[in-house]
Amino acid sequence: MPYQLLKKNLNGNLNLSSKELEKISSYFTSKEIKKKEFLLTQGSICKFEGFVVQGCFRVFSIDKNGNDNTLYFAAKDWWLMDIDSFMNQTPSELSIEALEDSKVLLIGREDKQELCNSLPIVEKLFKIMFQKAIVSWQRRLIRNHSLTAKERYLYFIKTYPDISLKLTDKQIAGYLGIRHEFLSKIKKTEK
Amino acid sequence: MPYQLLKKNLNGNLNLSSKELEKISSYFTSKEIKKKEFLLTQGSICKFEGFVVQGCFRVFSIDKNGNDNTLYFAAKDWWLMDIDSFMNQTPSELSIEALEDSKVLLIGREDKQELCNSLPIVEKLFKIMFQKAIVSWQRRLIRNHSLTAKERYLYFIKTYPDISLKLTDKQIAGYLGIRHEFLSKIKKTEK
DNA sequence: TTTTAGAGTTGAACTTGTTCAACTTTTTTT
DNA sequence: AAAAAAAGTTGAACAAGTTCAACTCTAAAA
Repeated sequence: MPYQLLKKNLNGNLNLSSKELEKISSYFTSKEIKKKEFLLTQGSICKFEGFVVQGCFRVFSIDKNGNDNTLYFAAKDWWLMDIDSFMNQTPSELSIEALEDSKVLLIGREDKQELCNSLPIVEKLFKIMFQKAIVSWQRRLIRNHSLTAKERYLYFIKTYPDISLKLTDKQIAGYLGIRHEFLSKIKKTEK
Repeated sequence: MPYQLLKKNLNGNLNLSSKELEKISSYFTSKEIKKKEFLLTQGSICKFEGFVVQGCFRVFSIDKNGNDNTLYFAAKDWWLMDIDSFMNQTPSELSIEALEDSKVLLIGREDKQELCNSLPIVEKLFKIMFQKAIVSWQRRLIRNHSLTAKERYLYFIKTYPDISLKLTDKQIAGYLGIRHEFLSKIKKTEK
């Protein structure tokens, strides 16, 4: 069942034969993470790429001033990793925390390389996934520049209604780039 | 010489044989663009991926309120495209404008596909380029959330001193996500 | 079940950034 | 070289978002 979700996700990016899907999935191992546990800690090296099967995660980084910046949340059917750290095996600038008991499928670096070598279409598959990711990062930047905090909040809960329900307002504020006190004030004026 | 720059850029992402570099470059065609001309107009379909050999471009989008959001500037040695429009052949949300007389190397969609098919390592090459792009978009988002406008401005001119010189303050303000009047006030207090 | 820690709310004072309008300076066009 | 069009500056009034502190309301731990 978890592998079924992965296959569906992969197939949504690039049409693959069931044999290819089978082979790709076989490289992933399942892992369960309890609420509040970390899948990755800032400063350590990211050894996996992960796909969320169940639960919810928060990907964030803490800067020198102690500010907690949430890059994104990842619930079921989302991918999860510190690309930079995984790619270059450098200390991660990001942390990944489970917000509830969760389940992920992980692929390690060597395994991914081996998979890419033996099945070249995987390279293309990830290329497409990364392309889509860039588009959404660009759009988020534009929204951050052109919308007010309130508009960004309304966009967020409308676009990710399921994820919003799992989050505290503090977490949402961290994602929007505002203080949680201000989010509280925003919500008062809502509708 | 322009192709030399392209080869060097490609090789910086992934080690390639000179034969591979030769083949890849051969798919690109050179194009000159005069200052103020557009390489891509919002609403039209992006038919190329471009590499800047000379000059400088601004990649931006105008939202419904008429706000001009600059996504990035691309000078010599930068890549240039609307990924979403190029990938899906949908109307572009972005415009690309030459800020000075410029020269680019372009590869069309079909050509790129053909190239990828005949030389699979190209898929990997672009995958790596896209990965790097994601990392820099993520970092920019974090900076936008954790730095003040002044800090972002100082970071920008320090990180891209060459590009900054080519830009007006209005253009820089558009990139930083602030009004140009405010940038003017920031600069007064600078040092 | 009680305690405790964390999440959410509110107000007042404050800082950052915007708006608009008038003006000066620089660049481009004729 | 003059005229026109942009780019940059400044000030005053304003709006958006922050800070801090006090408080209330959960939710989780003991």
